[in-house]
Amino acid sequence: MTLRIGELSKLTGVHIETIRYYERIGLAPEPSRSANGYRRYGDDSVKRLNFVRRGRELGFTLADIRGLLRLVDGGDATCDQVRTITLQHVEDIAGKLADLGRMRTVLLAMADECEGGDIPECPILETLFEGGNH
Amino acid sequence: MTLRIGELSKLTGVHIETIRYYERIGLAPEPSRSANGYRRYGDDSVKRLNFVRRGRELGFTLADIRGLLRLVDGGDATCDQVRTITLQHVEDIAGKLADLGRMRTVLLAMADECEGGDIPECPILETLFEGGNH
DNA sequence: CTTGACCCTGTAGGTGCTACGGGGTGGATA
DNA sequence: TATCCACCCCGTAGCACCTACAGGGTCAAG
Repeated sequence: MTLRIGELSKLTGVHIETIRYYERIGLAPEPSRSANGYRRYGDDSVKRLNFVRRGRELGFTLADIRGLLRLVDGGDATCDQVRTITLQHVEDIAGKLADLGRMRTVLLAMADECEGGDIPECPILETLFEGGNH
Repeated sequence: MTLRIGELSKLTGVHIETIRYYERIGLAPEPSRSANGYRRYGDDSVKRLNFVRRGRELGFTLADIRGLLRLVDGGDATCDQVRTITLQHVEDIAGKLADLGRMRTVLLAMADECEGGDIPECPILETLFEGGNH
């Protein structure tokens, strides 16, 4: 079973340009070509690309994913290594969650002080101008 | 009171390169220059740059901040407009919080299935390869 | 024979900086 | 006076992760 890039794209939900981009940066291997120069992909490409897509959906960086794929390809992937990468990523996410939560709190507090009328003196702007130091 | 770029940087916590970058993209007005070509800033610059920095810390995009500054500069900023921008931004943040929360849940569930031993068959990798469709 | 869907390549743009290279300025020190 | 240093200038390229062209080829159907 061989696929052209558009079919691979539809099967995986990854845009054609993104597939070519992954190839360019060496994240996906260069596929074989048919006589007219079109890329030809097999089942393994679907699997690999789905792996990349799911990794991205879970917020892994392309570098993370590259590392995971190397582990898989090297055949020496141990649960421990994969788990470590995953848990590190969970920590990064926890940090972002905390940051965003703080932002939301501050923003809501600012919006709360603001009755939203037609007046030009806005407490939100004042907070931004005068508010907390770095 | 006039400041050089390094002093402005220290007062606001914004890197010198970033200040020049803001100037280049038209977010900060072009300052006057002293005889040797150095940029000279006044109090208003400190205020404005602090505004930008606080906006960034709260996750506003530079485009948002540009919009807010235009409202301020035009003198026709109403509370309502500012509040709308702010609440829109809160919604964006809520979306990101939800996304990250989902990621974390999935990642922790995966890590949980993995005992982390030395074995090569890793449930995390299997989930990434076989897991949910798009 | 033309239309249309698909494919190719290469490059530029977007976001928000950061880093680097190569050079000038101005005051203190040896 | 030489030289050192902190500071300033400018312009460009790089980072992550794509997306969007521009300008062209291929192939089957109508």
